[in-house]
Amino acid sequence: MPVPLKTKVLLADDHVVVREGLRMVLNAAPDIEVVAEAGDGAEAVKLALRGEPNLAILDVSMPVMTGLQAAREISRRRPELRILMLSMHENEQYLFEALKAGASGYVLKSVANRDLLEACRATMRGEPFLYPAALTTLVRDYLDGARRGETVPEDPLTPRELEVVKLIAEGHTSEEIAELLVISKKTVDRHRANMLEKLGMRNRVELTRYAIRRGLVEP
Amino acid sequence: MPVPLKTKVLLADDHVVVREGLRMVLNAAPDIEVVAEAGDGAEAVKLALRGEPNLAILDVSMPVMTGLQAAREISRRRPELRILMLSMHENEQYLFEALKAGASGYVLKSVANRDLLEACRATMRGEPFLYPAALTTLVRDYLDGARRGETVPEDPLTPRELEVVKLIAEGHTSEEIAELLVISKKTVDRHRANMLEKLGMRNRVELTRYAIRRGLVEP
DNA sequence: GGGTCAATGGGCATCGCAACCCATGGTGCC
DNA sequence: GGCACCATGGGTTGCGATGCCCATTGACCC
Repeated sequence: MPVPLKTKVLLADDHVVVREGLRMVLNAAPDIEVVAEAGDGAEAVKLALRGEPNLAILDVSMPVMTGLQAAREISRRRPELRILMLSMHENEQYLFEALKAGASGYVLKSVANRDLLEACRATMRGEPFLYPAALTTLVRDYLDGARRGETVPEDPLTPRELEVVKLIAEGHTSEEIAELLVISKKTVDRHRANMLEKLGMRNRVELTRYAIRRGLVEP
Repeated sequence: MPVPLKTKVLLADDHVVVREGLRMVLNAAPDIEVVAEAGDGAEAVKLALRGEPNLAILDVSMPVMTGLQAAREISRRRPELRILMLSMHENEQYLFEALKAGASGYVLKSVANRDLLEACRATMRGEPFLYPAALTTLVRDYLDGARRGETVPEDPLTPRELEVVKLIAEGHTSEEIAELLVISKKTVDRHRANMLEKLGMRNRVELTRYAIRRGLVEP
């Protein structure tokens, strides 16, 4: 009788010890085998296109090419290859980027030993796998979105909002921004409030980090 | 003839897979043995004081209490216990903080498999161990300092202030920070005001960018 | 023509931040 | 002993930020 084929895994993370730990966890399972390892996104793409693996486990942040970029590239050029994203942080922004980039699952490193095998199996069955908090977020956003009859937009911020968040991140007060943009302080407040709502953030500090991540301002 | 005693290692990192990888690397060496593991800084301190380990390997960033805080606490209360700091990033600031906190060595996770054993042995011999770029930095700063006949005044912030600014940059309010650090909200306000004064800044947003530039938080 | 949305702006209430005042205990240095 | 610095914390006051209500205009789409 035919032995069920092992899932062949491509493991990509820039930290060797993390790869060691993950490989140990994965190879301990009888139905999973790590067949390739990459230290950056570009290498991961190259190995993925070579054809052997059927599951890519990518760390979100890697040098040369991030896990997100690599995922986009891989799912465009070899869509049958399943992708599982691995992240250090519970970050909503990354989560959506990852799903948009073609990932089927999203696992936090802090609980990787517990969830990883289950995530691999779910992914290979064609099911998505998310960590619990991500699922909660997704359901909430789905409900919000369904009520408005639309999906989560590509870039959540409008051009005007980008101008405002840039000035916020430079440390200006609402009143200063109003003067700079020649609009009312209330409108600046309105834009800020809309951005906080859209991004699920609490205050200017989080917006500041967002602006820096987006490259709108220098840290 | 007496067999040389094994170095008993306490391993502290909040990510289980990282610990798995490190433990594998360490236990593969005949002269080293992992005898305790911790998932946060507070736990690490508790286990360190229990007395069994003679080398603590601490991740710089951990929840509840960072590796730096833990190192300070450990070297204050059990100075004979050697400390090796482990970091994700080549960050000068962490390096100096770590050395000031009593660490004998500083190893990057990205090359941990290569350097870690050597770092453990050097540390147990009482020698410092730094990754090459850190050594370069250190030498350069020493030369700069020697030429001016003084040390680098580089960091105007105290350890406590660094903790506070880190939490500010993570988006926490004064009240939340007060709870996290178990001090009064007024003291948090006081620290923030002192930092704004010292750095010539106006508000939390500028402090946030400062914290990111210094590598205290991720953007 | 009706729907949606971006951009504009007003009022009001509350919260959190920032700028001042004040004081105490500990540590380290000379 | 005195001085400087750090960490602690209390009170007040004003201003900025945030949240929640409201409305109008113009562009674009079906």
